[in-house]
Amino acid sequence: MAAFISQGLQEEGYNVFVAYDGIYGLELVKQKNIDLVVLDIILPKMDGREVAKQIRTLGFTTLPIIMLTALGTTENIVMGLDCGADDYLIKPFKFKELLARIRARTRSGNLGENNNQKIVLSDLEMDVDAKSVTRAGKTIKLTSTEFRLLEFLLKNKNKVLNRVEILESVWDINFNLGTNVVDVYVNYLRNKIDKQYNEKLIHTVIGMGYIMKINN
Amino acid sequence: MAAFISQGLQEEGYNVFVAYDGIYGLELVKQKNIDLVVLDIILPKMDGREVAKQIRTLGFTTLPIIMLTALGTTENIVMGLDCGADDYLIKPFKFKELLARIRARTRSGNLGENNNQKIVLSDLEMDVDAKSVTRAGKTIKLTSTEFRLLEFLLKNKNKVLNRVEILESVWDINFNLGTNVVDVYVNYLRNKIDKQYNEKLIHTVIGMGYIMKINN
DNA sequence: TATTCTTTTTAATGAAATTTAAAATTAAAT
DNA sequence: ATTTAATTTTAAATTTCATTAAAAAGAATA
Repeated sequence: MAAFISQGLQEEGYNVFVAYDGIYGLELVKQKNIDLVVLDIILPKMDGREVAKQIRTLGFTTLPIIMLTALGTTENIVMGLDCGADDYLIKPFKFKELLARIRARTRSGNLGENNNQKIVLSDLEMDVDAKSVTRAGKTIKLTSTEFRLLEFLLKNKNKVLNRVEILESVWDINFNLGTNVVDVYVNYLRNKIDKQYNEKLIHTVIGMGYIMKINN
Repeated sequence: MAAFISQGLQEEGYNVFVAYDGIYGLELVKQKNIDLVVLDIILPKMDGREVAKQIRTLGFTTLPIIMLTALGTTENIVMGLDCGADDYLIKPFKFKELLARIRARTRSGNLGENNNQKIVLSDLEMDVDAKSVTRAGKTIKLTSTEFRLLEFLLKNKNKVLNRVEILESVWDINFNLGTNVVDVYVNYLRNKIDKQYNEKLIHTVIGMGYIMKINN
């Protein structure tokens, strides 16, 4: 069952962690940055209702919890909801319904704190809040200047930026054209971001500047 | 049906407004200060799904909507939820279940509920009300400045905070950059929180600031 | 009030990391 | 072939951090 749901959700683009018992599930909630919990009632080690209660007492008051169960009686539904679940789904259920309920729970507006801004270009991802960058899932360590440059390039992806624009935005220099820092730093970025991948994302437009885009 | 629900809810102590068609229901949402909507799909003048959509586009993004319907097929449930409903109840239903679902929807969003707020990051727990901090179950004694700093860092976990932001929030200083109190206090926190544990939670991002997160 | 203890701030140090300018190399355009 | 533009490499200069110690400020106690 868990494998089935996990695979289905991953195919929809969700990032899924699976716990096969209640204790470990609770641990995942603490460890990872979870947006929503799908919780079966009957679990080894710790009952799903107890897990829900614990999640709430830990302070995750707005984390959506959808309970899954075979027990479809009104008493069970009422008890499950009163343990802190936000929603209740009775087995057997259609996967499409689970998806719809997940969408309903994670709709913007419901989602509280965790709206961290991400910029994406192909398999390159930048988290502006965490100041972190990954390519193909692997984290890339950048210095602050490298990060600011990449941020500026990504925020203007599909647009050619000349050296003066870049100098003004990233270095706060409005005159001195006798420097080649931009070139040097584009080189640093290429080494870290493009070198080991076939698909290049940073492109030179000779006589004009640089552009980040997916090549055709 | 509406009369039955209305009476039942009133007996539970809820303040109820009843609308016998969609247009008037929408009007009530705009006029009154509604905490939750129980919405039948089949309605005169305006369909329940349309009402839900309108409520959302009017800007009531978090107002809970529970849909009632006789159409229990998956397609209908999915459509109802995607119209903006938070929950879906199939007729005939037990009144107790409706009550439980209403409680689930109005639980944490309810005003005034001042239960102790906890912030958790891995095995580090902060009780903001009790002003207490534990790591791996062991209590950690913090001075007030240390606590305020940790609180700010934890409330912004997974986000890099630069020294100016920290100074402004924790020390109420908006200019003086000639101080290194932040560094010194981060060092104090590290000694108390991270030093004796393998998993470090406070991280330096050189040239950018500090971040609290679980390292991957 | 004086004394002691705790907390907070400032300052100084050395180590580590980052940034920069300049030169050397390579590639592109005329 | 020559000029111009772009890239890479190097090493020195600079910045940023962590840590420590000591001074200053604040609380608690006698």
